[in-house]
Amino acid sequence: MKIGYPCINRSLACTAGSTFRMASYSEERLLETVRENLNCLEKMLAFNVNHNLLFLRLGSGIVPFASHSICKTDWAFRFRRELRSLGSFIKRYELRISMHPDQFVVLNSPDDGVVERSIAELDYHCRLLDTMGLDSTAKIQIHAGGVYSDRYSAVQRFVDRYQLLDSNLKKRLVIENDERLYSVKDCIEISRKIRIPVIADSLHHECLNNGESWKEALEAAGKTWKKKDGIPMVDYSSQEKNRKKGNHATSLNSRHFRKFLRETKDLDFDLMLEIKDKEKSALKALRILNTIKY
DNA sequence: CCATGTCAAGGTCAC
DNA sequence: GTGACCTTGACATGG
Repeated sequence: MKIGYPCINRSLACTAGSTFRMASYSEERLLETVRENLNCLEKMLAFNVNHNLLFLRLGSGIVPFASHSICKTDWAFRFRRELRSLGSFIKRYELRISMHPDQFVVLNSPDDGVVERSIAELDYHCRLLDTMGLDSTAKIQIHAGGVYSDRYSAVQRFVDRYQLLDSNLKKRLVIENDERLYSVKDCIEISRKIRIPVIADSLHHECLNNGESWKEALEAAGKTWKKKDGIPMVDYSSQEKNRKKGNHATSLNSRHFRKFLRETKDLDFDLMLEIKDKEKSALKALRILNTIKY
């Protein structure tokens, strides 16, 4: 099991997702920002290797406005050497990589404009990973989308749109259960139609499920991953107390995490810790993992 | 210099 | 139909 944290490392003085307002867009500003972001990413990768955190989610903000029409720069070409070099580092140390474009990516929207922008955003994510030279085990995770008061049609739209995507993108795309609309079971049903791997998210499963246990859900999701996809990925979090359902914990709850490990000890997966204090909790999780007695 | 309003992008729910 | 919420950081402006 590789353990990781998403996008931001609070122990470092830099961020790999610094951006700027669209009103102040210029090519110079873009190039300067991307250069800084990639420098920071290099530091994050080194930190991770040094601390044995071998799973990392890359933030979507590495190339600001990459999928927007305002961006006319061929960023992948301009930064091909830097990206290739980061990719080599990732492969040398066998780091696992994921990305998670945010809520604006909705493949099954009834609005064609939304779909078009979503695909452009996915293409950006895919191109970043491609340019790094990473194989199909580096994944891009999205949610199934909206329901629009007609679930059957909404799922059908997802399936139809998926099949039209570029094969390069399809080999990286995976779907994750969300906390309100599409459960693990719903995602697996979609997966049956189009063979897309399913990422199980523990907190979302607590919020929305079909009566199956977490282990059952995890096992079923794991079976949707083929050899070319790599070891299944799993998102873990726990509920922050006194906050609305689905709110991510501020820091790792040791007891909850030990229980999670006990319940899933027979399964192999890479674990993304969606905890607000990021690498701090990831390190804590690693210590627990290394000392646990079943 | 600091406080705070605002930022590319969507969907759902309550009212 | 409109606004709050989701969730979050940090840019950027105005005082």
